[in-house]
Amino acid sequence: MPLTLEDIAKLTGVSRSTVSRVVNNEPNVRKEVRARVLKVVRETGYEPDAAARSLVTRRTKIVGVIIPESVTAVLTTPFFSQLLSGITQTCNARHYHLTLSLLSSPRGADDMYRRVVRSGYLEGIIVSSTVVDDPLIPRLLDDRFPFVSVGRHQDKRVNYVDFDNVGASQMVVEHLLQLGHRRIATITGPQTLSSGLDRLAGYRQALEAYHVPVVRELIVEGDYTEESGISSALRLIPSEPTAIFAASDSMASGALKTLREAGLSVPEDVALVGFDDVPIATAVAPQLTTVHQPIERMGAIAADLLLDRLNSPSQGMAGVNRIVLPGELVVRESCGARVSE
Amino acid sequence: MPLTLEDIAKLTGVSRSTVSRVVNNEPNVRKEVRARVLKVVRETGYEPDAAARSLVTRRTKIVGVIIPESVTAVLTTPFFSQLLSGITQTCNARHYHLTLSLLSSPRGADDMYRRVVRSGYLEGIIVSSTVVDDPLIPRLLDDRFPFVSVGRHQDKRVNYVDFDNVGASQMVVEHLLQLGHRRIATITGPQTLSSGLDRLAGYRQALEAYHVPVVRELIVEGDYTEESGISSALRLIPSEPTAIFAASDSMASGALKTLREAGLSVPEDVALVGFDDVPIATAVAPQLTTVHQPIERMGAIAADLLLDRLNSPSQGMAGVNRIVLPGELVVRESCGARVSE
DNA sequence: GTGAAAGCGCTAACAT
DNA sequence: ATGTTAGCGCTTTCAC
Repeated sequence: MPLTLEDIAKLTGVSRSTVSRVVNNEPNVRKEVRARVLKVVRETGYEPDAAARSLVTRRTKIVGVIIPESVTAVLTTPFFSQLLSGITQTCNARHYHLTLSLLSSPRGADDMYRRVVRSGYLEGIIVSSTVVDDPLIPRLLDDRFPFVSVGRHQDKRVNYVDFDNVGASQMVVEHLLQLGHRRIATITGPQTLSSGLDRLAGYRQALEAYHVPVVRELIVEGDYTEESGISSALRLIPSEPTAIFAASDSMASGALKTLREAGLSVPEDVALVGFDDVPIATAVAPQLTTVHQPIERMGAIAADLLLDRLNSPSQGMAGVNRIVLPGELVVRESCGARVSE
Repeated sequence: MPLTLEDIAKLTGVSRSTVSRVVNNEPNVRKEVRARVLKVVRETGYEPDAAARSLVTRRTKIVGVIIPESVTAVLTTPFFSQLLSGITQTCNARHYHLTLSLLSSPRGADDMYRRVVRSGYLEGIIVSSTVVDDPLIPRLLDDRFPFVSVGRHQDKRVNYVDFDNVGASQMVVEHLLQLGHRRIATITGPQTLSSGLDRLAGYRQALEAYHVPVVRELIVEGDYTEESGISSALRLIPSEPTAIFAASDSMASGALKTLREAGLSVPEDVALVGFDDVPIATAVAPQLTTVHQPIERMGAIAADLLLDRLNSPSQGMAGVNRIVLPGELVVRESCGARVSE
């Protein structure tokens, strides 16, 4: 049986309250007494009971990450590994615990929501990868439950962190345009996600800025997975693009495989640009030109934002925060240079 | 303020206990009363307070995953994504929550250990990726804290789930031997991890079974990362192996890149075999012969093992469980066939 | 500066 | 089948 405050109190010859004060680093304890208590605490390895403490303070020091998607699909994509890594770092540093909730079935989601949000065992959550108009967001808003979204959201009341996906995409596509490309295809992300929408919007804006017509045959929707990169590239080949902009590095990787199998070389025959959130793309094709987005940092920032809110005295009345991180163009070798001459 | 049991009791006109019985699905409640209570519970969205419940039951329905490694290194390797995915699936299915603890600094580890293990907020943990003789294991054993290890452990008291790394490696190396290869190199995993040791052991056993001498120049130690695959392959090339066995798919991927840049083709000049825990290797080289290990399943099994223990009536006296999963040889195309003639 | 007492919301005897 | 009671281990007034 673990020790209780009472045990320590008896062992030290003081009262429960005093031990509590010491353990919580509160003032109004004689130096000498504090030292004595601390000694016993250390020797016995006493640790306050989390449940008892939470019951009275109404705080658990636990935040959750909620990802409403099919479990397998999510965790295997490098994006979440990176994101989780960043979130974890912040939580560790700030002495918070992190729980992972993957809402697989929409059925289980409802069940989970209650257990997670209503039972009071989470102080706040970080939601990621919500589709546009995900019912989760309004629900959290209704419940006035503290949360931060990874990915922008329409609703004015939502705190979020996001990349400048429009800007990043525009940047990399304009790079292609500057190289002289005019038949630029794109493999988009899911058009149910804001990042998918934004990356396509950036593509469009770049073309429009250069007065290049946007044609349907050159736009294929993928779902961020490598498989979709493969199949999308396959559908694109007949249209003979001179360049392809893939909206995720996994899809770029898939597209690359397809192009190679089709006997096309990159970037000589087809220039390929994309993202390199993670090492995959560059592992497959070191010559790929990409936009870099520091996902890990975004995770850390999201967690910081959440914890700041939870621990601000004004508790939620602090106004809405929106943080948009820029991407960084990384040009490698002479991607598509040939075409520009 | 959230509702309490008492509130529901008043609203329904029964006592707290009865509501408690209904909420916990206990018997001894009249059907009619149960229905009435349930109705109010649903309408109000009442959810029992987790802290209060834990305080009395001494159970939190939370288990943790502890990974004692540098945060970044860990989460970016696909192994953990897969593992976490499996663990999550089990936890979701069995209504447990999952917390993630990455013990980054050995300093923070100590601190974390107490908060996590002694505060009673976790019922049990899954440890992964411990180095051989990690102090964490004896400590958990001492504290009689319920845990399951992912990866075998010497200590007879440890419950674990692991792959048959020796067998799998032996299998894939013997495949090379059957093809006629005699100068087979290996890029090993970290020799501080049991998987690293075992995969090298399997390599050795295969060679010995074929009476092929094990030579030092053909053995290079990597650390499972792609970068180490690159540098290791570089060091191996002067020894002119006809085949390389990489002890992880990330390293196989790195080795492949190096070989290609050195103007060597795979598998014609050098046969390359490895693992395909994750899609990376096959994405890079579809013709790679590999051993497949179902990591996700291993995670699910580890979690099941832990939860079974936590919920068994005998509570820990149930004997030690060790589960070893076989790998599966996946031969693709005619890897290295040329040599066999 | 310290102790006594109340009570957080729940479950688990024990009555009835 | 249902209500009453006594805590679980802690924080937090409030006396002193």
